[in-house]
Amino acid sequence: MTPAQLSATIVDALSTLVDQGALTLPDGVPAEVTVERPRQKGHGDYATNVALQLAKKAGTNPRALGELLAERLREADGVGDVEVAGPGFLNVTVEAGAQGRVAAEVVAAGTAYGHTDTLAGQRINVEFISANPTGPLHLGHTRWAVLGDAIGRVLSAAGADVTREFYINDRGVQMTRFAESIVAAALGEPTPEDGYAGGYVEDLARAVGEAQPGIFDLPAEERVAAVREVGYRLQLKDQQDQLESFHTHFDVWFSERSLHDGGRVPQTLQRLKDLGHVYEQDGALWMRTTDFGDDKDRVLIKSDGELTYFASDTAYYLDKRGRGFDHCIYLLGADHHGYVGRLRAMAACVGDDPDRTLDVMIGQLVKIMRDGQELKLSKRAGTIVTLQELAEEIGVDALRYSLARYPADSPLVLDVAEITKASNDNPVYYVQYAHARTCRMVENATDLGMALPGDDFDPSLLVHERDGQLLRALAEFPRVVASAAELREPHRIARYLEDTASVFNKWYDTKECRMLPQGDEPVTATNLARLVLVVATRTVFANGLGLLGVTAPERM
RNA sequence: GCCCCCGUAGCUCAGCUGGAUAGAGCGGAAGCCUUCUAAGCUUUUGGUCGCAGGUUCGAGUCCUGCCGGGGGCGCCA
Repeated sequence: MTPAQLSATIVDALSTLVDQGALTLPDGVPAEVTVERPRQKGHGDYATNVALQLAKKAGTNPRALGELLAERLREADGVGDVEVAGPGFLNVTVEAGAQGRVAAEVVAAGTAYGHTDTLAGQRINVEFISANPTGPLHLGHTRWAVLGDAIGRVLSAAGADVTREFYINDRGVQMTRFAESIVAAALGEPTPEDGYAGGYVEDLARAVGEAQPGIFDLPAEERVAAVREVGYRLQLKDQQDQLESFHTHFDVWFSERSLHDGGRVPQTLQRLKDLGHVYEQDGALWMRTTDFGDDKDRVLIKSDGELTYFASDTAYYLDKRGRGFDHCIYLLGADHHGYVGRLRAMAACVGDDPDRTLDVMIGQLVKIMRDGQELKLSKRAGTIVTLQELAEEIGVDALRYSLARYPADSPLVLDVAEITKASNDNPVYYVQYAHARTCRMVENATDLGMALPGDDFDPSLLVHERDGQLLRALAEFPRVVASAAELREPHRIARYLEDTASVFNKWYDTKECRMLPQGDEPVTATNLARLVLVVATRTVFANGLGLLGVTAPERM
């Protein structure tokens, strides 16, 4: 019995009571009720606070309602015992057979276990990283890479139709500064003011020269334009390669330039004018975002005739909506939080309800420490900590996992020594090791000729307390995934996996729960039932790690 | 000055969107390998949930104010 099934059982019991006239609920019977795993031993396998929540509406007190409901629930299929406790909690014990059946359900679902349809029908665009193509990806981008990718995976698992998108800021003065910096490096001149410094610029200068010999001998203006294009392609390719090897895949690489090539920006401006949210002042064109809660109005066309970044943003948003996305998620760093207000106001200006179509996530910054010293990441000073360096030193799995296990809005301090440790100190290896352990156990079972039972699987043989704990942990997985998707919080998956790995390891160390027969003992039905449990556990570890983009090794 | 985020064990952080006696890992202390992977398990140490009010059956969680830390407030990109 899963929490969802128990919830449905309780709803049925409430309906029965209402039908019998034993209970009156003015607002009707709730569609589902909260079922929790009690923290405290002795509070049953599951607990519900439904009596506390409904008592007032039903015109009775929680304990009386609890007793009424408990009586009905005790007769339900799969329910063992029900106790009314404390102010009116119902503590439910599930029958071993009903509990054990979860293992077979997990095995039957396989790679689909944990998937739900809670977000079915939603078309969601997840935009993340969106770095300028003027340098390598660094630590900050790395966090968004992990979170954006994991959010994409989790949303898909919850049934949404997801597109992961990278917006390339390939238009604007920074591209020219980028080109000028490469030229300066090639000619051995100092980095121009507001230019880009660092070893990677020199590497790029060399690569640009190799890609197009003679490029630095062109006349100055022509040279900058040519270097800009070659440097851009090389740098973008570098970012793309880095992300692919970091297991972060994008469905769409969207060029800001392409937005302008298609004439969509003037169309956007015209649409805004038609909607009456645009005005001219001091020679510039403004969007009246203050109509929708922004602090101040925003410029779309500067008085020198140049379009602002915000104009592109607006056109880009409309492009996404035009491509059929009903929900646009943006992952931005805390240093961009000032954009939230204007993005929301902009969506409202084009006639959308930002509460429905926009979801701007602000992630806090990451610090990384080595030997008690913070590794600084200043592009200007040329001391950037790149994604590539981090992935090489820490390992893709450990780096991804270490960043995925914290919520985006929590400021983060990572210690290189701690997350590179290949031991149980490191949660990623703890979970991976537990997975590898299940794999080895299944191999051993196969070697002994044990076959996964089908119809002859007897779930009621999984009666040990540890069996129950593990089964209940496995039964949690789908709702962990669903809440991770709904809240856009993939760290919940990681925390869940750590808890479940701990439960599994304790189960494994329990002598009474051995899966394999000892010595020459024959294989019993209990051994086979535990094999189902192990395969189910392996399935959950593999699926969960997959949602975080972390591999699930079979041996360690 | 205004806006956003954070404040929980010595350290790094969870806390299931208001539930029962606040948790995990690391660090410190002590144990457990002749049989499924010891990258594991067991025991132990450790708290004014920043402070003060409020909301209610019930607050780490919600509201208000204050204190402390980080970030942001361009016709930059």
